[in-house]
Amino acid sequence: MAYHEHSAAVAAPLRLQPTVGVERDWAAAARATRVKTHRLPAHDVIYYEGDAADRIFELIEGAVMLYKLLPDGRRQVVEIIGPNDVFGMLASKTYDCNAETLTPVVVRAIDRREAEASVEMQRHLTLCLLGQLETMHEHAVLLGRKSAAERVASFLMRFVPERGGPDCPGPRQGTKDERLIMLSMTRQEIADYLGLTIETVSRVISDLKRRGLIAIEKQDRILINNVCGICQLTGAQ
Amino acid sequence: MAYHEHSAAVAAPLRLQPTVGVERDWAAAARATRVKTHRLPAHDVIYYEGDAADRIFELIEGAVMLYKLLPDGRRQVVEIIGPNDVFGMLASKTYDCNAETLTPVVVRAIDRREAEASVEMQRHLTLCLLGQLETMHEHAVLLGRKSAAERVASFLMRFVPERGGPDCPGPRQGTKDERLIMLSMTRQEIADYLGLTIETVSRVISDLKRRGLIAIEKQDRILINNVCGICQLTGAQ
DNA sequence: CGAATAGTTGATGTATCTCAAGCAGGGTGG
DNA sequence: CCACCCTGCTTGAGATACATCAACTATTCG
Repeated sequence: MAYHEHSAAVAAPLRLQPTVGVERDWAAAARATRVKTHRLPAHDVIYYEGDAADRIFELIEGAVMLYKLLPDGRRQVVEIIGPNDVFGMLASKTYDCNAETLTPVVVRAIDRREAEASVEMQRHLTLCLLGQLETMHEHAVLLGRKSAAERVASFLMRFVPERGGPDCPGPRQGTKDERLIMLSMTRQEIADYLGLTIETVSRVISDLKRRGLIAIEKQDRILINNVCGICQLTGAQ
Repeated sequence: MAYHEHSAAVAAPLRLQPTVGVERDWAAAARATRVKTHRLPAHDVIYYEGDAADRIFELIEGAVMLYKLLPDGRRQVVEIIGPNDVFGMLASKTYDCNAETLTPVVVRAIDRREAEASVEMQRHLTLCLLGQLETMHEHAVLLGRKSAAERVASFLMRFVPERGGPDCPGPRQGTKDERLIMLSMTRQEIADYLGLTIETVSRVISDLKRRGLIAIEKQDRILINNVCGICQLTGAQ
């Protein structure tokens, strides 16, 4: 059973936004093939593990999580997909994960055969895959070797992509080094992404709050008071 | 400092083995571009994290591990590369991992620019990447959600690829369900791959031996007496 | 307003880590 | 050829980070 038809709902009119660089070719290629743009609400299943993988998806807007389940119900969120990322590409015939929206999203669904036929699309897909593989490497380090506090700190830093990298500009002089972020994930989803329990995630967040490093504005709206401080807790610095 | 020149040593004569399917095109493409085949001994560094990623590698024979280090020395082996796999492809300019041989290997080094220019090569690379991403998803489940015993059992099952999958044929009737495998990794490397300590890996292996599920022939030569039994300990069944 | 859902906090348990000692195999040199 | 050393592995005892279980609180939404 691929795709929740009741929620896939209104296939929104194909509205291609302006793009740049290699994106331009991709968009052109997309236009030429059988592409459908969909709007989905939050917490909606896009596909299940084991479904026939006959379509690939490009996320235009919002966030999607990919997760796997063990037979006894343990869950691991393996990837969090953001705008311009592609998901649902497989070497095999069926999806290897479940895909579920975290927020309301706009996705483009592309027929697999057509995507495979287009050279431009291949190039775009490969680029996406390379980024994802790199992210997975980083995530393996987190899951295999980091403490609970380091995992949560690393998770928070995901939302401040311009900081923490090798070319981190550091805090701007004269400004408070703060940043408001929207998690758009429940504690359970965060826990399943970080390989922790909901209670441990909660405790770490409470601790960061107590230490004044963050403030909780509204459960999943978090104000990082000190980006550098959080960054130093990731274990990577 | 890319590549240990002292060990890259003799660039062996380019010997292309017979290939099938899409592989054929790839081999032809490889022949046409600047490709160099190298033989390296076991435990040799191919590249370091941060090196300029100007070449990609195809493993012809042997095994390679990719690993990342945290500043305090914690290590995570993020991928184990086998024959026909490609590694060292990046979206960015530098390698994101260290690459080290586990066994003596034969690798083909391809100039990155040329690989990017060839459509056939792109197709091959994409296929490899898809497989690797799927493997990483599986590994994330292992690292995030499995117990030490389940991790070691899953690791052992890696060496019996025809079993444990969705189309597992089960044990052959009338034969003992056993299998001799070569780990070609030290306990430390296994531990760093599974996100455990060397002692925990050792204890789990000892326990499997005590329960008669495996026999240790020679440290890294393990006889699985009961493949089905090990498979049931992976947590995935 | 009240039920339902999501998140927090505390007390306790346990799987795995850490530290420490002993053991085994493989290679070297006397 | 055998003793010795070196390295990698195993085993034990104790510590600890995180999980589990359970109660309570906050938020959301009808």
